[in-house]
Amino acid sequence: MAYFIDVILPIPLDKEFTYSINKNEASFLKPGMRVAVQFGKSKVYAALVTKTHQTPPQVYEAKEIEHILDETPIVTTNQLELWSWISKYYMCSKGEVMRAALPSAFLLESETIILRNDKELVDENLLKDDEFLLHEALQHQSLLRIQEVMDIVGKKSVLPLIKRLIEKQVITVQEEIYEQYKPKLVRYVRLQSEYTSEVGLQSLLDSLTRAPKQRDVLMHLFMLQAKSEKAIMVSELIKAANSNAGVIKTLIDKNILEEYHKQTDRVQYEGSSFTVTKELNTYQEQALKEIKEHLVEKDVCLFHGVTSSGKTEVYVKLIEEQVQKGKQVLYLLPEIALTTQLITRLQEYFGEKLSVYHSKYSVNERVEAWNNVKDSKSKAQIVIGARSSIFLPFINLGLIIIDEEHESSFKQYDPAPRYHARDTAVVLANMFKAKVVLGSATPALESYYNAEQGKYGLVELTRRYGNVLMPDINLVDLKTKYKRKEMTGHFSDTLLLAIQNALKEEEQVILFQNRRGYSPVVECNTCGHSPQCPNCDVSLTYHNYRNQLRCHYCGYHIAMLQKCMACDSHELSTKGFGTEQIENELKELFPDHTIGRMDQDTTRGKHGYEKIITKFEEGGINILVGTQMLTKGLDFRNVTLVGIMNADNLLNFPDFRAHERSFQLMLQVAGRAGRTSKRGKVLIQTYNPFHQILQQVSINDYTGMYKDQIEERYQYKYPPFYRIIKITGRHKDYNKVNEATLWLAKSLAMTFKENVLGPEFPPISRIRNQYNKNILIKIPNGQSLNRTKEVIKRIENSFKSIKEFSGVRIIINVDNY
DNA sequence: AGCACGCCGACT
DNA sequence: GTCGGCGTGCTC
Repeated sequence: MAYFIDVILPIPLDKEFTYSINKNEASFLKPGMRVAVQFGKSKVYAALVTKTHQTPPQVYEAKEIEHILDETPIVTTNQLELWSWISKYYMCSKGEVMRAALPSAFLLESETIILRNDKELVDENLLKDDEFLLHEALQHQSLLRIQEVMDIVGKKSVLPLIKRLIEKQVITVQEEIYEQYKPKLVRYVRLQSEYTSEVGLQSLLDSLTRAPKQRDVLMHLFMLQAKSEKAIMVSELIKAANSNAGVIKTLIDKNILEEYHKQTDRVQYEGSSFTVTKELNTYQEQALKEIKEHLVEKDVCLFHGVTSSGKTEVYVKLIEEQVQKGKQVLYLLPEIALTTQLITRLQEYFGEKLSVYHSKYSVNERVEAWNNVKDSKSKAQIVIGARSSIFLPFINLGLIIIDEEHESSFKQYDPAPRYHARDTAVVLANMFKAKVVLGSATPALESYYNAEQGKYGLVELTRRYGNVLMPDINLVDLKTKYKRKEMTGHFSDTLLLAIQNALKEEEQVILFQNRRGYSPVVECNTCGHSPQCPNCDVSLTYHNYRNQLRCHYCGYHIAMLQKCMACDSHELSTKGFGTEQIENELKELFPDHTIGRMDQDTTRGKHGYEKIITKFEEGGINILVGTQMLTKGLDFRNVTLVGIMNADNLLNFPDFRAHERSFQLMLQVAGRAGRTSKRGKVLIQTYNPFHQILQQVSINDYTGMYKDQIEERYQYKYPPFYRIIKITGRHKDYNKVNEATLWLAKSLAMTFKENVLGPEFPPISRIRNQYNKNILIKIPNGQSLNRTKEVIKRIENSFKSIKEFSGVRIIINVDNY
């Protein structure tokens, strides 16, 4: 009887593959285990078993697996089910989901290594130059990697060369697979058993009278043992005895000590656990009660609480309840909101029961968190993490909290799977019959709509914690300010005065400008030419600090021009402004104060972000200028003034969510002001002070904004009334993209009629020398989603079989954000 | 996605 | 002439 397994491979192919296994392997392998398999000519991948069976494939011979990688499944059946859902709903392959879901250490890939063939004598005269070069290199080194071969011969394509050398029997190759995860081992020592008796011990000590250092170490070993029953680490012993590794080694070599290793976790919480949780105020108490009531009937509850209302404390109570029931809890946050500030705060409550899972953690740390969740370890009972933590192998999930649920970064944009973590989390929770709490000061329209329709519960918290007042938000009309010449650089006199006052009171100021760099456009005063990125359809942004022109899309950069590229004129001027320019102006305006800047350019490096926040927190910065980064989950006590330098470029963004987003962004930034007793002040500079959204921001009118926007969404057939699937065609040839997307749109329109929009070029049509063109499909309520996706798949397949469109990449984005 | 195979320009 | 560019097709 033959045995087979179906596996998922971490590649964007929309099918599973079948490999053959023997009987023993068949009885051992279970879904969720990894096997190493050869795929194609040479590559070896870690594949994930989805099922074992006995049906041989019809049209091909199944290859055998290389070997089994796991003792027990590393992926649960629940996860496999979730992967299936994601791949169906977001129209991507399971392999792509696998890639996103597994910590990269689980995704081993093989690497070709080159060895010399010792069995054959080589006639060096028969070798060509580069062949000889490689042959010689192998005389000194036992093995070479492809990269090293490239370096040695100095060219990119080395595979033909390697092939020739294999034929001439000069070298052999091997596929090296490496397990990336390395458990962290700690070295321990104990006394060999023969010396543990009192008699043995005495004679041992006697024998060591001439080795006082070794004796000393042993004495300390006894002392440590006497103090606690715990195993003794080598490092601990060295420190206690004030000795060195050499002495220990001698003792081990003499068979007096026995060394052994234990696996430990890299991330260990070392603090006191469980401080008493804060008492909730009556409003929080009420909110907590309401959330619990809603969750009896409903699976999801939207928690709409204004900034600084103390939502976290309510979450803490909800989490506590689950922890007591022995259930796991997932706390999802947008990446940028995952600050040490918040983690420390939660650690104070939950101590060692809390694990953190996000991209800043190393591959090894992530594997440990993964395993701890899978083994239901108490140290991972609560996981706080960014979007990808929905992929963790939960066993008995009880609650998912999604904080800042309106954040669009919960939707993965670039590599597939283009999933929304909030929506996927609801599906995940459902598999466990767990509950979901969505929290935000400015909920997404979709969520609020769901709450209004009764699909979700809705709880509102309108008071700030400690009865702090909502900040006083005022609009500053730039048009009149310019007319009356009341501007200094990009600052109105109103804003300047407010800054001066705040500084006088030794309070801190946050200024928000949603654009980095010095100025987004450089223009020649003579001919009007402005330097463009050679790879993308954007003008280059001037960065004063490095004196460079940079493209924010592909990273292209050149030194700032001395003269115009077109007409050699020396008169160049800049248009528009970014955080860097604001920072510079501030330095001139307030030379006696410290100005900080927080954007992608200043927060590079592992702790860049942390450093700036800490410095600001400690008062080392008086005025902080920054982009979006400033808005998320930061809690600064001493900030009383927030300035938004220019609200218009937010509002004018060509996207149906632009207004909603501007509202959310501005209110979130505004929320940074006045978190203590003194009422905070917010100034918004704009050319359109009568813009509806700005009016609503100024009086914190979420419901008003919601009503207007939802009406517009209804009118123009956008979510939540219609679902949207965006299809992008991408290719380096402009005409090819045009024709291909036109063909697609026409084919789609045959089924979906007027609900197909486009094709249309996005505002920036060329990025990294690739042209993009979009088609939007609107799906009315009541039109079957599955059927719609089937039609799209079908059309995509026929598209792929058309020769002239070959090479045009099709990117499908479901629920595009 | 990789990677091999196969077909065409520009250099030792 | 070969080297190396990339279009095309396949992977259990």
